[in-house]
Amino acid sequence: RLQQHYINKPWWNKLIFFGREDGHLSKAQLDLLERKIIEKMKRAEIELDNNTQGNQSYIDKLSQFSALSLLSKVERVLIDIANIDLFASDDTEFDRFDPTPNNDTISILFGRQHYTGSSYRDVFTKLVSTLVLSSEISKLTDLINSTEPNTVQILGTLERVSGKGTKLTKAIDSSKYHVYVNFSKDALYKKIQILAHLTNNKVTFERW
DNA sequence: TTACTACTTCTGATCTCTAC
DNA sequence: GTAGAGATCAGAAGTAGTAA
Repeated sequence: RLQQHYINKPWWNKLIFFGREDGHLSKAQLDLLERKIIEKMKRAEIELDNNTQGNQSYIDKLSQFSALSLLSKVERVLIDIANIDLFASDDTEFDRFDPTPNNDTISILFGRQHYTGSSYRDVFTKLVSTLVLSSEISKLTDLINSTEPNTVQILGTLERVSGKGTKLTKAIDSSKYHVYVNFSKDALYKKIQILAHLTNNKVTFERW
């Protein structure tokens, strides 16, 4: 499939793939998963290059449960670990993945994307990382310093360490940037509002 | 394998400094 | 005096090493 897409679909540059470690994923299960993902994408009003509905292969109930369980795990890992919500506009689906939210977690809704973390700084870091790695970074030029970040220009290309050796910044994976994170809860709240303003996004502090 | 200790890192709060 | 920026600190949490 990748070879076909490499030749026929020149527009893509990233992919997400998953499978089972033991390799036990039947044709019927693959067809079911493809069909479910297509359905979810369409419900989320995401434009698809693929015009098919997916194959209607017969699948027994046990295999169906196994496949859907795998899909649920994949989506959860994407959201919790990689911070990627494939069906961001489908709030119902998002809620189903996390029916018992942990009161210890912090979460915000930024635009159509949920960000959760174990701390205020964690959520802030995830949000900034996502923006930096997206086209939204072009809207954040006022926040970028060519050297070390500071409390105003929170993004920079160098790590910042205090005189006593305290790290005041965090490196953003897969980018050249470091983000200043040594803020109080209130300061983080305000910085997120600034990010929302600059990127024309609405932000809701769900568990803050 | 478990328990313990020491060390490092992370987090949230607070203090100091500066500009207005 | 006040607000915001910059810096520091204490406690919590996590990790690594070691002995039993």
